[in-house]
Amino acid sequence: MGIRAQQKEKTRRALVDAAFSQLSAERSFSSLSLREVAREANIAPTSFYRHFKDMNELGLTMVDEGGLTLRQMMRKGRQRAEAGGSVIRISVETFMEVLESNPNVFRILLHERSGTSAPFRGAVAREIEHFISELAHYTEATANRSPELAHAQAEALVTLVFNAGAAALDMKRADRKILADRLVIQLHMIAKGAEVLQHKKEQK
Amino acid sequence: MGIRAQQKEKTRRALVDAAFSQLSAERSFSSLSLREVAREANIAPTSFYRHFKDMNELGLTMVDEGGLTLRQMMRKGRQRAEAGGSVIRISVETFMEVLESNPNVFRILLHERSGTSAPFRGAVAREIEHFISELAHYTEATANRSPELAHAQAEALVTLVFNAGAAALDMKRADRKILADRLVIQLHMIAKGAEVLQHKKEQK
DNA sequence: TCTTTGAGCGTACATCTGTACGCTAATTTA
DNA sequence: TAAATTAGCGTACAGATGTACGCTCAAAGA
Repeated sequence: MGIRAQQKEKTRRALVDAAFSQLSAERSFSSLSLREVAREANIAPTSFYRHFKDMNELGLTMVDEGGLTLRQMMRKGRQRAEAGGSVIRISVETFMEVLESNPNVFRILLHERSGTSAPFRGAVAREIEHFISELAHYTEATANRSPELAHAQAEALVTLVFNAGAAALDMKRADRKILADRLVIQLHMIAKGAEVLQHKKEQK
Repeated sequence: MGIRAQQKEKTRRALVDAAFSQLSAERSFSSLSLREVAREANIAPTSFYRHFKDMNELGLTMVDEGGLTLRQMMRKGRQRAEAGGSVIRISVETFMEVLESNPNVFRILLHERSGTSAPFRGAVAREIEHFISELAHYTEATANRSPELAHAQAEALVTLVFNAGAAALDMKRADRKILADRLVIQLHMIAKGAEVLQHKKEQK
């Protein structure tokens, strides 16, 4: 890669990082202005356009990175689960760790999931859908669920996990622990309940 | 009430209604400007201040109205449930009906629940917390759950219902039906699972 | 009846926004 | 080496925003 392309990539990175760094509980992506991001990245407002068509394009890039983080998380969780122990508890622990080390990556996912931009909502929904269907396949295989039940179960699990994640984002560690424990109980409820429903179905 | 106070109330109402009417899938409360709302209500921008200190105060008023809608919904659901039938199915049906006839009231609740304003988040959280604890007491009494389990169960139920509500807001009726059916299955999972966990607890 | 109050208006201003345009200077290509 | 490309900059502008200030005139109160 030439010097020129290298420098360009570096600036692009600076823009993305600047945008991520400005996210917080009080600041959503859609409230950021192009000029603010450019300022934080130390470039002129007009130079922004050398890298992104507009703020939306930047945002979608960030959502993509969020999806990547999700997939990496899933891999990490699987690795740990293979070593044995409660799959549910290990998954929640992994999730909370990843959440803690990438708060702003989650912020944009959690916020734009119910945001006002259809492209954003679509992009986030796709990422979460991947997540759900991968989990559904796993459950289908290991717990012998019917496809529909496995999907409903996976969706419920993911919904609870993500919601808890949103709540956890701005909690102190002690409160987060309480929340995680309750989440584990709720996930167990779903797992047990799905099992019961599956048995009922098979009896018919 | 004097003529004067009456007219004032009318204008205040016009402001609240104007704000509600501008909400949509593409437009959140925080993206509304004071001037836009005033324009829609047919008053001068500066007259806005005769009614609200700022947009935040207007927003909190709207959240309060949302809470009221929630409580009315709960009453409606209880009435219907007394007539017999599956409590879960009836509750979901009631929820979906109320959602359909007050989409924008739900929009502000669903959006600001994960929004960027702490006061808003707090206000919404309180409304939902009421909802959860009332449901928890009901479950504690009728299904004989321990308080903690009842609360965890109620929280999970409400989380799933609200999430489904957010998704349903912008769906056609047919898709909404599919979603509602799956939601009912998921709620059953939780109910069954909670039952199992309760039995386990009692055996110890 | 006369005085006080206050809802609503119009004007005005500073601030911020996105972005069009043309330039510079360094890298890349021929 | 000469020509072409392009990342980044500075200037400039139109439009929108929140809100300060002072006015009007109808209703409320004395």
